[in-house]
Amino acid sequence: MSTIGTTGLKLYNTLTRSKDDFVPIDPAAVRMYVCGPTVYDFAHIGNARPIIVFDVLYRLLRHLYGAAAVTYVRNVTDVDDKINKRAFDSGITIRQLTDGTLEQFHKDIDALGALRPDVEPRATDHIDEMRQIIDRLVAAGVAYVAEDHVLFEVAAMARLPGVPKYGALSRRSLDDMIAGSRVEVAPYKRDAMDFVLWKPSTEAHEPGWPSPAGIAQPGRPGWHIECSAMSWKHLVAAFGGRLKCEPADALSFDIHGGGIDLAFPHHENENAQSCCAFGVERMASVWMHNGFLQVEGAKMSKSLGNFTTIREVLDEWDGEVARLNMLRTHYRQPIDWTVSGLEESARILDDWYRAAGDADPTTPAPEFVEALADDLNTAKAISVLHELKSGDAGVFKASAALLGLLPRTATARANARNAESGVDPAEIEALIAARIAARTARDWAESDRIRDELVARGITIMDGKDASGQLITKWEIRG
RNA sequence: GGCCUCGUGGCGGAGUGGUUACGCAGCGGACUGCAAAUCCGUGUACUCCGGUUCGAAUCCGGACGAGGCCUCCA
Repeated sequence: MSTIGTTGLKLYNTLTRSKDDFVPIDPAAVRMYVCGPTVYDFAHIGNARPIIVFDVLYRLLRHLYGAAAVTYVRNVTDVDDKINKRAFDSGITIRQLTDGTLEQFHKDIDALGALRPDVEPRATDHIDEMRQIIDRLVAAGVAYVAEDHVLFEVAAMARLPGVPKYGALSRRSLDDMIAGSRVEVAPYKRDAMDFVLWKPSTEAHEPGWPSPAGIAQPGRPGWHIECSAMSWKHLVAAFGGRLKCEPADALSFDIHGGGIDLAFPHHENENAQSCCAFGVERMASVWMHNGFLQVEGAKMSKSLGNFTTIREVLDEWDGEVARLNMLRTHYRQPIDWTVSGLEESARILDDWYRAAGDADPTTPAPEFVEALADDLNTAKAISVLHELKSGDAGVFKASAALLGLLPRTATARANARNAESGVDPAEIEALIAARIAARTARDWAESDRIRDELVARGITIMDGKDASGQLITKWEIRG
């Protein structure tokens, strides 16, 4: 199935609205940027989706191109009005607030089995780069200063040669946007569609940095500029002169990902900023967007009381169960996040661990990689896994590993589970020995009594006979 | 109001212009002292209405329904 000259990887590109062969700008330096969390509070289960989805893509890219050839950048937004307000209200600095929230975020996504990105840049560490880009945009004539703000002038973009049309990514025409516009028109904007690159900090709770564009008043960045700055620094400038490609292509990178809600306005505006600042046709070649998640059939919202944090899910479920549950649906489809779904995922995982045992991973199955390479068809890949389950355990495990699943041995998992549950293995073994004695004595009442007790304690027992015909009973805790 | 995505069996969820998805649950069988675990087998489907076609669940149009964006929300 592989196409000559490529690895066979196809990805759906929001920019072209089609599933295209993935052709890296330089296969020796595959570069991906994903919009990460705004760290002001516990991350919710919807935030976990892009983390898991792009983690699978990261693993797949490393498999296809070699680990050393792939660079994954996922930013941390550590300055915005919610952060500013919450930090001020708590009497701490935004850095103190965001450090604490970021630590919690890392705990959450580590439990979900996500690899750390190669670079995890923070917005507040890149104010210089933001200023540079803003100054470039002013110089290019697509940004203007008004009342200590710097605004991107959307209409001016059309006058700049070699850059895309505004709206090309999200497929919106300026006319449509203006017609259905609910944008608040600030008096200092030349046009309602213009968006903020930089704004002045005047209130006590607003952190400030030296402003660009000759503005004396300290200020802070608008929402979109940080991604233009950080992707440029870590995926473009960091590779300056090292890429084997056309010079114009060296100013963009391969994959830009995030939630579907970010397509507009966030990614549209990032794209506009980066393209205009560097005079390029596109900021990234492939734009990928994951679908949304509902909880028990309803939109997740604080007013409905179904705002589920990752933390709450992890209190009840193994992170690996949550991960499998997420990957059972194709990333562009909506997911209905339900308890019954998690229960089914847990059953599947128990089954898989039993099949995988303590085998070491070897090489993933070609048909499995092929399924994943088809626009990250994890649902198909999981069905392949069901087939591989009864085959070679090493191949099964290596395949699952591309999804970030089955990272442990069955023994290690069972031990961890026993420790968590507070069950004393010696006590269970004693009960099982007593039951075998009762069975040998044909004392069925006693044997059944012990069995019922074990089941009541959440133990699954598996009766059998050893090679010499002796009764043996294995047991485990299922979850 | 404008733009976009989606609608598959009890449930989850792929795929394809004509042949079994797969998984979970259910049911039947094997195994068992009886169970459990495991293995084998098995039923039910493509929202509705038109159109294109030898043939559509798969392509086109419409209806209905669900969700998203246009509000710094993944």
